[in-house]
Amino acid sequence: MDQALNDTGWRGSQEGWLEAAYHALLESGVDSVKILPLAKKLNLSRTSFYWFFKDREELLSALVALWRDKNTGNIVKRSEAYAESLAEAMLNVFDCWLDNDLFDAKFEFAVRSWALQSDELLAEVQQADQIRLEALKRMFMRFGLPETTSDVRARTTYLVQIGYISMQSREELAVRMKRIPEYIAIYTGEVPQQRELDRFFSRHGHKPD
Amino acid sequence: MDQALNDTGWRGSQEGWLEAAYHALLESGVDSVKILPLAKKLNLSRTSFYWFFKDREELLSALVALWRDKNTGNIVKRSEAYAESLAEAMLNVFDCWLDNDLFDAKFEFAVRSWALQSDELLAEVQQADQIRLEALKRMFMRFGLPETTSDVRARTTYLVQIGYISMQSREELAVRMKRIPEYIAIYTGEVPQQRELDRFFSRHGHKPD
DNA sequence: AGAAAAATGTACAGAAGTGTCTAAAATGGC
DNA sequence: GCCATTTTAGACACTTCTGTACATTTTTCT
Repeated sequence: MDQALNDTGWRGSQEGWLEAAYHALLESGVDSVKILPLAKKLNLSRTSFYWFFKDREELLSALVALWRDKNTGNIVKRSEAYAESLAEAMLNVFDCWLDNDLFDAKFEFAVRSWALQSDELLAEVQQADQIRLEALKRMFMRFGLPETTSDVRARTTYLVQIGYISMQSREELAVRMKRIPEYIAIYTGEVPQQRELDRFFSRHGHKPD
Repeated sequence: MDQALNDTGWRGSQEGWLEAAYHALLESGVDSVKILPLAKKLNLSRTSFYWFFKDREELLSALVALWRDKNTGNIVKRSEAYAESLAEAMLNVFDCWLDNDLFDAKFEFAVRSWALQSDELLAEVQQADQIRLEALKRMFMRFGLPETTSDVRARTTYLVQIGYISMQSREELAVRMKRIPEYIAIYTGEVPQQRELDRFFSRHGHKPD
């Protein structure tokens, strides 16, 4: 079996190991992120790993850093994006739920499961939750909703998504899109305009029938 | 260190090992459900385990069976309970979220995390999701809501709870109770009667201020 | 082309887990 | 109090993973 070379001309690399670790984490959880199996997948000797990382711990830390950089931040940004109505603002946030580049749902779930066995990571996850919830709450308040209402609606919005992730269901885009208007109605209490929906659908390459 | 004896007069038992496994699962995930560590906790020899279970696999199967028996069923029952209004019906379901005997949230999360590394278990979890979602949907339809609306509202109700579980937050009962009326309003679109809330609060030993 | 750097592989030592076999100990019935 | 049954523990063989030492190969720089 021939070996794909990367930019440097070397077979292995930090990124290579990290990427393999990422896939292992997503597919089978932290405890499957082990050097020996990764080496087998990469067709590399196990020990060459230690040239790129001090030890397994360092690899795991790199995974956490990757999660933090990718998933926290985009929700906040999208919740602050320009919108003429609450429904439109909500749709901006929904971008995250449908675009894997904005929010990596599988990664999110894997990290949360991992947090079950690491108090340190659990603290980080809970901090991320708080930051995201607060951003969503601010969004509702920007449109004049009272504090308690905003808080609970922010929770509903966020928790439905976290729950959806936990279900690990793989549904067609079309199926998910069909529910969008209803979700918007529930979360915001207002029915979205057709043009708002159309803008949203086209952003995600969806053609409603 | 002296050893607590059970009914039979023997130190170990199926239940003893299973209970230890249950706690290990809840605290640190499946991969920490290992015979050697459990034996240490139980102050028993590792090998005596094999008198009660064929192997580790059998212990894990017993855990799954425990989950199935406990968590699936109660949601369905509570969603079918008598209610004069949709808000009251919703509060019936909420019993599950607040009473650990009706729905073991930590257990649920641990099993879902476990499902990440077992396709067989994932299929079971998804089946449970479907049964629960359908029961909730029927509840909404019983009160005259149209199908799509019922479906999305059932999802919202259920997913918020699954999401809440995934957050692994440990909040005071009072904090959670304060959000209940808002949640009911969002999920059902109708504001709960004070007497309905009072009945609910008293069921859970909560005295609002 | 040759030296230095970067990356890999082989060999070793050890930790933590699994399951089996067998001898010993505790318990309950008679 | 003896005996069969139930339960426990010790010894063994095996597997998978971790990390270190050191020699070797491959690439880059000059």
